[in-house]
Amino acid sequence: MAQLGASLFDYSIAPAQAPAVVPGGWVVVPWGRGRRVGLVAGLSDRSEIDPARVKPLLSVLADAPVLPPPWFELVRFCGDYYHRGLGEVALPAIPKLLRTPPAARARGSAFVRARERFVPAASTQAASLPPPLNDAQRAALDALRAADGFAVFLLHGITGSGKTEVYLHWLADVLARDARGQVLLLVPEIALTPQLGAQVAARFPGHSVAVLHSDLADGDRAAHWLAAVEGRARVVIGTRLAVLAPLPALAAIVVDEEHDASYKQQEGVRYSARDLAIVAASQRKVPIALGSATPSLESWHAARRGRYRLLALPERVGGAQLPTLDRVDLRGRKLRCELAPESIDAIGEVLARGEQALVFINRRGYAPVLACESCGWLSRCSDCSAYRVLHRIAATRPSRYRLVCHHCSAEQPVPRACPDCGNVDLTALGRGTQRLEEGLAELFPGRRIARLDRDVARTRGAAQKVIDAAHAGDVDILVGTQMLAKGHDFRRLTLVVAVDSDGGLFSSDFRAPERMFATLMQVAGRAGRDPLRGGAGSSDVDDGSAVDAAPLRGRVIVQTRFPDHPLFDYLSRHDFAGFADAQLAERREVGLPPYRFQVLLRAEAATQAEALAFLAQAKGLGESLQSSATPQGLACATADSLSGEAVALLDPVPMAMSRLAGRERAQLLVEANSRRPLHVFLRAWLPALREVRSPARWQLDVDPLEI
DNA sequence: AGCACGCCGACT
DNA sequence: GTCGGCGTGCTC
Repeated sequence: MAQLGASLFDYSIAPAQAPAVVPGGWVVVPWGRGRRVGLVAGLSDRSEIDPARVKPLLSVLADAPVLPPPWFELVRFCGDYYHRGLGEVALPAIPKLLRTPPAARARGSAFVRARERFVPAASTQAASLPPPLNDAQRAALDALRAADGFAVFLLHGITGSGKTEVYLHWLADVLARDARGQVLLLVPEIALTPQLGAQVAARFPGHSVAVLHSDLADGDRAAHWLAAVEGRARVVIGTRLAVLAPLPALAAIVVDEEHDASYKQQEGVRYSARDLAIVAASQRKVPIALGSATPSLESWHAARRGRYRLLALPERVGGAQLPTLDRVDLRGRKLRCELAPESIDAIGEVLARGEQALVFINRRGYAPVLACESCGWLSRCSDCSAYRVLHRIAATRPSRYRLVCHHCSAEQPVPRACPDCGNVDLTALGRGTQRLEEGLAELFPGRRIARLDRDVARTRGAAQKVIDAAHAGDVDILVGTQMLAKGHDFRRLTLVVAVDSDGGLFSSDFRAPERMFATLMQVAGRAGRDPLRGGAGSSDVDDGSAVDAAPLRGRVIVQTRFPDHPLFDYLSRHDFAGFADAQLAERREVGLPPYRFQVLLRAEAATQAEALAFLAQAKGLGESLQSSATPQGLACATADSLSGEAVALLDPVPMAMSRLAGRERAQLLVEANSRRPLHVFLRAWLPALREVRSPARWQLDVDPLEI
């Protein structure tokens, strides 16, 4: 049996091949009219398939590594839990170059080439002595070291408390104790990996470090993946996809910034790499540490209930203080360039002292919408329920601006006149990072202003350039989106201004306050870390060492129209625990995760009517399943697990972004108080859904993050 | 990836 | 009526 598409496919094995075919091995099989690489999922002397249709496998890839059984266990879990086929999980986890059947007259094998190509991540600086740990770091490290077998630790360290140092010490210890052991370090974003790879390499000079993320060139991806899979790389750093790397000697896992939404895959099999990492640790009986200054409420809840062990780092390293936080009430204020007078004054003061300011706005582009003030025309996207954002294009001639949809990426030139009424005087409404950058240049002439957002980062190396310039002190004011919020210790940065903080306060998404709090806390955490005088040793990540002189105290200004909102009280006290506990109490009250478990059935079609009709039919099928469910009727169902109470099907509704890239979308939420009945229900429901003939396309999202 | 099948518009 | 577009499903 080899796994290829969604499910398993049977092939016959010639007697001569038989000894070479082992579970976890790689084979080439006929596939339709062509050939494909398959993985051997198991061996059997029987097949359910008509023998006439079973084809013989073509060859065995002898120099491919046999994939370890625990990896199959993880893949199987992933397929079961997210209700997808084994092949859909397993094959995308394998680099494309190694998944390509060798050509008839191939020169050498892809595996040999990948082995030769592997160059471990190299340190950019000389091997540095690990900075000494403070008491809290030491205590956390001792607890991690004492772990024996599976255990989940939640390392809750405030910004600048030196979480990274704790991980690195721990992982070094694991490697020292286990001569073959491999450690896996998951990080949220590609943008952070190159420098982290170098930093980690500097700390593990004796071990090869493999780096895995989707932005690698195919050859590098194959090379690093194979080094990890063959155990040659002892340290594996990667983004979410790295959780599915088949590491033969996995001994410990760290999930950095565990709350980060980018751990959730948003297409294909919608898995959560953080959750799968915990499953992997449990299956392999190894410890795992989740780290964050603002843990997800799911993890926080588990720690509060004692399922995870909470390790706290309550202080910044090197005696640096947390920033003070001031709220500026925007109501009735005259703003210049989105900034209140207090904010402008504060920036001026900081610059006068030769320090840096960060202006945070979570909106890229020049202006969120272009409008005609005479007829009310707005720059709507023709394919999405959203506005096209006015962008300033760096190096274009006839028009310096374009309209861009942030959802479907469609672009158009700026119309010369209003398409509806012909008015030539179109107005840019609101401000994004580009316009803020422009405005700040006028407010603070002669100051060096740098911008960092996804548009800047699109150019290879450009983001790093901005970050390096900021570190070198060549920037006075940094403007940017949440890209700036993570993991940077900017030198002499003592002021953070959050321009518009209200987006998450009254959103229809119940997770919006959690995200907003985390983002503000992370961005506020950039202030007053002062690596020269306050703390961190090596530059980028929040590690640090004790230093002599008094650190600079940072200041955060939050501009808001709702200064009395309780979220800001918690924020100004740096009280994550208080905020999290209050949010959890609310969630328990109204029956939301983590007290209730959710699955979303999403449908898309040319019209809302078609999408909603499919979901209505799906709901009907689900309800009749529940009412007819008997212990005999469904093999694995118990009477109570399919009773009407256990699983609730809500009404189909159009999605918040109801139209995307020309397709209308709707969703149906399925909920239960525990996971088991939900999944029992799904196992019965999905086969029925697959029988439905409808123009709608649909997909399931287990534990959806965005509702 | 490549082919068969099936459902709508255009045409003899 | 038929031809053929392309979108969807299947490949042991």
